Amino acid sequence: MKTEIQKEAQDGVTGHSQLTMQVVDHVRQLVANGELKPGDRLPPERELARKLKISRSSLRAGIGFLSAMGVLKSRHGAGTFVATGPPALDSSSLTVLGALHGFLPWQMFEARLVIESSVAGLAAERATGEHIAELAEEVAEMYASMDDPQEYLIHDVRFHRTIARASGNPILGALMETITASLYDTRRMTVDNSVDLKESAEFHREIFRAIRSRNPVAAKKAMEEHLNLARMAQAAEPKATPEPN
Amino acid sequence: MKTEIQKEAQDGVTGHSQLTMQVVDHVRQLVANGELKPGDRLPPERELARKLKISRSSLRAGIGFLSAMGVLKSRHGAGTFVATGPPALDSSSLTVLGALHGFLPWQMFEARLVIESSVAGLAAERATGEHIAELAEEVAEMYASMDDPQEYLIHDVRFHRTIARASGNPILGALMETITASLYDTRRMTVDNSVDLKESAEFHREIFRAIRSRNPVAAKKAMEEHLNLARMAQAAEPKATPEPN
DNA sequence: GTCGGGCTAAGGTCAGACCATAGCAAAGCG
DNA sequence: CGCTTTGCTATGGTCTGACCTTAGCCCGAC
Repeated sequence: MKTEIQKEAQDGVTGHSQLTMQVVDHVRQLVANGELKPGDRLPPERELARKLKISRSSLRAGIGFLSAMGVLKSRHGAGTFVATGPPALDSSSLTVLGALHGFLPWQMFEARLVIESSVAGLAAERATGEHIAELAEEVAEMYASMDDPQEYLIHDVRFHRTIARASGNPILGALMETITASLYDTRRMTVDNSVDLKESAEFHREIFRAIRSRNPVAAKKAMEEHLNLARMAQAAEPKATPEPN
Repeated sequence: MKTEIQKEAQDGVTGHSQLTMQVVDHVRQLVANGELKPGDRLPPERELARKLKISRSSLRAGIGFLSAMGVLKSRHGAGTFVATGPPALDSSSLTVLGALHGFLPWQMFEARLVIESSVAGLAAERATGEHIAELAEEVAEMYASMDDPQEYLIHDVRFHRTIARASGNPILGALMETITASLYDTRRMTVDNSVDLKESAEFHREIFRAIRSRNPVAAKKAMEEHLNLARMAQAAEPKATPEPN
């Protein structure tokens, strides 16, 4: 006889059907065995369904699940592909959750700040020489492309992703990706103009120096200042909020 | 002409079909309008599909998406329900992502430590009197149920969730829930025995006192120590896999 | 050589049937 | 009367097969 208080805990059931999980498991195996790498295309649905001895609809349920968490991406007419880039949940995940539970922009920023500053601190402790070289390169590229916001943005993103990799914790990296993706989703990029790229580059350089000198506290603090500045710059940008409800 | 480097960024497409998103939007509206609250049951699939003028399969795709991120839970034969409790992604999300990208247990713990200690710090700054009273209650209950691990565990979870609420940042709370759920998924509960509940209660009391006295640094540090202890206790537990069914 | 049409493959949607489970209600038994 | 058992019904889960829509390619016409 089960205890009665477990309603808050769980019934032991994940909530997803067996077949869906069978698909998930199969894909997981394919990836684990190296038969499927990021960017690769899955077999066609009809074929894969036949191989797994399940109907196409059930297969699609599994594919939908994996798409929802950003592992797969389907392109109509072309095929279904394994997601590239760093691991992350689907960009709409947090957006939808936010819409349902009323997440506020400042909370998103705070979450990003918490995670990314910790990640910077870890990176300062664990970055390899290779990581540091990469960071140096990206900083240099930033300085070199201060007149091209689009190009600058690319190196900005790469800089942050490299730090995530250097932190040695892919989970925190995934969470970071998810949050930033959701932020991009809500407010379109922050580099359009209005931001002083030179100042931004200086901040990145400071973060880089802290990581290179293995100073976690300084790295964390520098990242916090950088993101706080970015937050304020964006908050001061009035032209992008059509609905101030 | 699009730049060529954007393959890493995104194609502007979320990757999910229109109809799926229509369902998501509809449910979002229902929740936003208060017509649907956590714990409520959705209309039957057949009926809802008719109302939305889409086929049942398409509706199910949307429901599957929302289930994947923990917003809905379907129970065979009973119905589909809005998830209760704090917002969180589906427990299997991180588990699957982890299986695909090779997340390690210590990385999970580290992520939890980073987030939850920050959350504790925020809670120390923002907790209301009500929150503090709730925390006091849970701590008391912990001391009162040190001979009943099951009961103890309930108050343990509630304690951490209350801190998350007190932090005023539901996003960090959601991430925390997701990670802890994933940890529970991998290794079954840590309170079975082997853990000194009295010692554990002392740690919780220390965290509580730091929050009550509005000391973010102490709260953060206390939480870090608590989780580090829990991690070591679990790592030293060799008898894992009790039921190899 | 270039442009356009059409063919093929692949994902997206639809319709209807049937299966499996949960929950209740009525019937049957003590 | 109260408990058990049986069976109905509502609801999610799965299957089948058809058709639509899009992407990409090939090939013929100009």
